[in-house]
Amino acid sequence: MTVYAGQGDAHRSLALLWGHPGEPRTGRSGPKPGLSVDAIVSAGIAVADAEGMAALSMRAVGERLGRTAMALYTYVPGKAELLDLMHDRVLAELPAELPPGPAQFDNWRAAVTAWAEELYACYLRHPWVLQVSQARPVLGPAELAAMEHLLTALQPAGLPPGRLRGAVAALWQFVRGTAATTADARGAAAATGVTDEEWWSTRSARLAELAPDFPRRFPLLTALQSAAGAAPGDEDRDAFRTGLAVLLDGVAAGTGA
Amino acid sequence: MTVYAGQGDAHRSLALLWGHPGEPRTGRSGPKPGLSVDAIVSAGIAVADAEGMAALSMRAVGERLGRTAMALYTYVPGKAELLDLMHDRVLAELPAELPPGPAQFDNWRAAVTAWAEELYACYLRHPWVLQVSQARPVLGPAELAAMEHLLTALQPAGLPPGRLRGAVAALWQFVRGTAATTADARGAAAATGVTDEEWWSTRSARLAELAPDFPRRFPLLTALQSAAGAAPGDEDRDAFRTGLAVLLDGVAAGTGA
DNA sequence: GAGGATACTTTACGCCATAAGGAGATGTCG
DNA sequence: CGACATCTCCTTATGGCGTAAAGTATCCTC
Repeated sequence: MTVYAGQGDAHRSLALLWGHPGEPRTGRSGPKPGLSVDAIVSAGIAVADAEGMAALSMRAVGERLGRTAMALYTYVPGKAELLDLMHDRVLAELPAELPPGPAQFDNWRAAVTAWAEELYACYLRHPWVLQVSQARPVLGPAELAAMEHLLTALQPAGLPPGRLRGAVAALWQFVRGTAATTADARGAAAATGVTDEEWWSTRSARLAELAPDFPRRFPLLTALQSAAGAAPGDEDRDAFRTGLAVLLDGVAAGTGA
Repeated sequence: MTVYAGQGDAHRSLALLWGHPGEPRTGRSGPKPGLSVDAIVSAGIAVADAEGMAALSMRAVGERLGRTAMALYTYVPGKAELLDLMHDRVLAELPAELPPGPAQFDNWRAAVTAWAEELYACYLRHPWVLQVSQARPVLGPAELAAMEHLLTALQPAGLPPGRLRGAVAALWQFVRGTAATTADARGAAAATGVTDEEWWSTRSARLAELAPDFPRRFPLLTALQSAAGAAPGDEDRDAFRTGLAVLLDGVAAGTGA
């Protein structure tokens, strides 16, 4: 299943995302709300975590709360906005502060690595987030906080603004992309009751069968693949670490250090 | 709108993606096929290019070909597989060869930059591709060819396998991610009849309104934003170029050069 | 010419998001 | 207290979706 995230009105999402939580509620008549935006977002995340993105419907979320689908529309303008809120809530799991200790100065590499690992782990805890089209930055408080966090970590590197901007984009996209790859393999493996590695090897076996001239057409790819086969273990994590190292070397190259 | 790409059976996609085009078709009875997988894929791309991912339905594709939705199922197992085929077809637009000339050796930076620019441009020509969940590598011939192309470009850099793998992932994800950001801004701008820059500024104005303490909460983000405001022009393209430069510096750091 | 395979259609099912309107609860104001 | 406005939540309905099932017309092989 592929999810095309809605072009839902960004303005309404923004207001909800940044909505001051304790709206005064003075002089309001009518029955007391039995739900809340927070509760709905939590229910949505629970559904998506448990059943996957394909199973996330307004009905399912409402049902989990003992309501009908339509009841949700009292709190949330539509599904697209709910997705935005879920996304930002997930990112709110990231630690607010850098790891303590005096290590930050001069040790920005460690700080950025910690940030990246946290984000990577967060994505893997909620793989459905990776299926929400990234073609629509949500700009929720948690997302911005994560960016600020990254900027703080990068601060000691002393990059000029242009490079800093590029580095942030590259780092974020890299984490998201590698997490997506890992999540996919895990998901496919889980769905078919097969280990990660078996799944990859099945896949390449099938490829070899369908394209017998594979090694001739893609010699470098073939070489890279077999080189990787030599080093077993948690391949995804390795790709993540070495890719990150490349990125950080690039950042370092800009510091003049 | 966000699209959650289907978990459609990858095996069937693979067979279609690599299917030898001119299946012999000897000794087959029944009426001659009036369509072909290729025609259907083309129609799907035409629909998605013109009307966007949200408008891509089996009915719409069939209609464009003068058929019903169900007619497509003779050629393609389902919508998820059609999406896979469309994805790979789009990547087939990428140039097959590196730019000619003897510049490749020693000038891998230029070659990789050219590769990245091509991929970036391709994504922007078909922004709906970015809405197809990347959480499912298609492994079609065009995608693999693009990877092989990148590996060829990187070859002169002489990276060890681990680093090479990381660099490829980082580069690919970076291009995709930045293209997504650009496409989003363009799409939102086009949908509301507003220029790119107006849209961004509207967005940040609204943010400032909703979160008056923004500069205090996100000082570095604020600083970065205003630093960027100083340099007008094609901001997205700048972010792309400088981010790519950071990445390439990282690659260079691994060459020992 | 008969029979079987194939391309394509019609119809139908069960989903989906959500618009519209109604029921009952709760508050304010006379 | 009673009238009324307001708010939550429900039922119902609309128009989409992907696609299963079954029917029809076409063409090839025998």
